[in-house]
Amino acid sequence: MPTADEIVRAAVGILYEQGLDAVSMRTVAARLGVSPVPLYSRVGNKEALLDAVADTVLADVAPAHSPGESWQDYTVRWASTLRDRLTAIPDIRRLLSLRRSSLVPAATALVATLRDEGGFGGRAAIEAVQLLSWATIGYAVLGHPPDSPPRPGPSTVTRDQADHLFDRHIKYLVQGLERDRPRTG
Amino acid sequence: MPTADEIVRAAVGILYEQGLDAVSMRTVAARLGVSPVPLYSRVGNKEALLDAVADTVLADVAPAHSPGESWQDYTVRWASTLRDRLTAIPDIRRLLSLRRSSLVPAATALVATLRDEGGFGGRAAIEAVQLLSWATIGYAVLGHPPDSPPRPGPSTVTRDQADHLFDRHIKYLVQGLERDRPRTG
DNA sequence: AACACTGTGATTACACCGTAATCTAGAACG
DNA sequence: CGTTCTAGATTACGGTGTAATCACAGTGTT
Repeated sequence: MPTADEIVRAAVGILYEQGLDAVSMRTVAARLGVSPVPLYSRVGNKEALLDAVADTVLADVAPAHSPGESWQDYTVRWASTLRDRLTAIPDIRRLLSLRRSSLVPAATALVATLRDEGGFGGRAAIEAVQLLSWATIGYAVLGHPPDSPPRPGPSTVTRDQADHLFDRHIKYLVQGLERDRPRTG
Repeated sequence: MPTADEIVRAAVGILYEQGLDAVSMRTVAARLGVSPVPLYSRVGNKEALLDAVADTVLADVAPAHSPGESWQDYTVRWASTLRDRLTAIPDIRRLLSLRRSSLVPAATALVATLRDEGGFGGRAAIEAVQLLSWATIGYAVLGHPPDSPPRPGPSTVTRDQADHLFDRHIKYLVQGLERDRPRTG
């Protein structure tokens, strides 16, 4: 009875309400009032289900470009908004590290802006966005450690410190991109 | 009979030979010719075991500073060597994303070099290394996707492209650090 | 209308997991 | 020797993903 979409939505609901560990084929099926069997014919197996969950949850994480906003400003805002929204997803570390999920939808707006407003060539714009994506995801993943007892040592970083480091990181990348930018306009 | 060290070494062995999924309390115990019971009194539980495995596997991943090497050159070499060694560890994505593991040992050599040779203050050196660590781990984690069927879309990046992006990324960070460096020497 | 077929989902089952409880055998000590 | 304590093996419990079996509803055919 349930469609693939309903199954994925049920899984996303459990993810948000009870975390990734609570997402099992049985719990998802139970939420739909069904046995686990139909899930396998609709979504394949658990791996495919989590892929679809990651794709769903990563849709629309990136902000749109505002008119009049410079490409530099938009890039900084894109990165910090993306990071904020990623860290708001429960267990994003494990979800992203488990799955080879696509940030392509999030990236397209920035690629277009860099090409249209920043004077980047198509290839250069894509490379720039890959650079920025990896940096942003790195912070979302690493700057958002799992809820576990703190370990000894100076590796623990407060939220403020992480924010500061992230801003510097993105700033350095934007400066580097600006300097290397092959002007095509 | 087995010591905590032997247990961790057995787990690391299974990790390298058969991957992270093969590491269970039962398989580790079996490799030691023992029941799972003693593991709990030695290492606590599976979470603690994987923490110890991560710490073991992350020991000595960073290269040492060579005499006469500039801090810029060493930083670039540190980052790329670290990335190479991290990606050589099976299932490093899931291992790192699951555990809040410490890269402090890997970082200390670079901190010392930046402070002693680069003229960075103690605080600035630590910040710089955090910046570089997160970038490097981000690439190790994201640029080394799990062995799963390729997904559609332009998100797939070849190894050469990832190398190129990583080099640019680190170069931009080094340039930024150099420019912002508060000269104290 | 009656029957066979086809596909869907529930039930059951299997092999595994982490780990707690119980049992057992051996060492230490009076 | 008898007792006690302890460490590890066995067993057990509740969970997992998923394959196999089975029941049943819908559909096409005669």
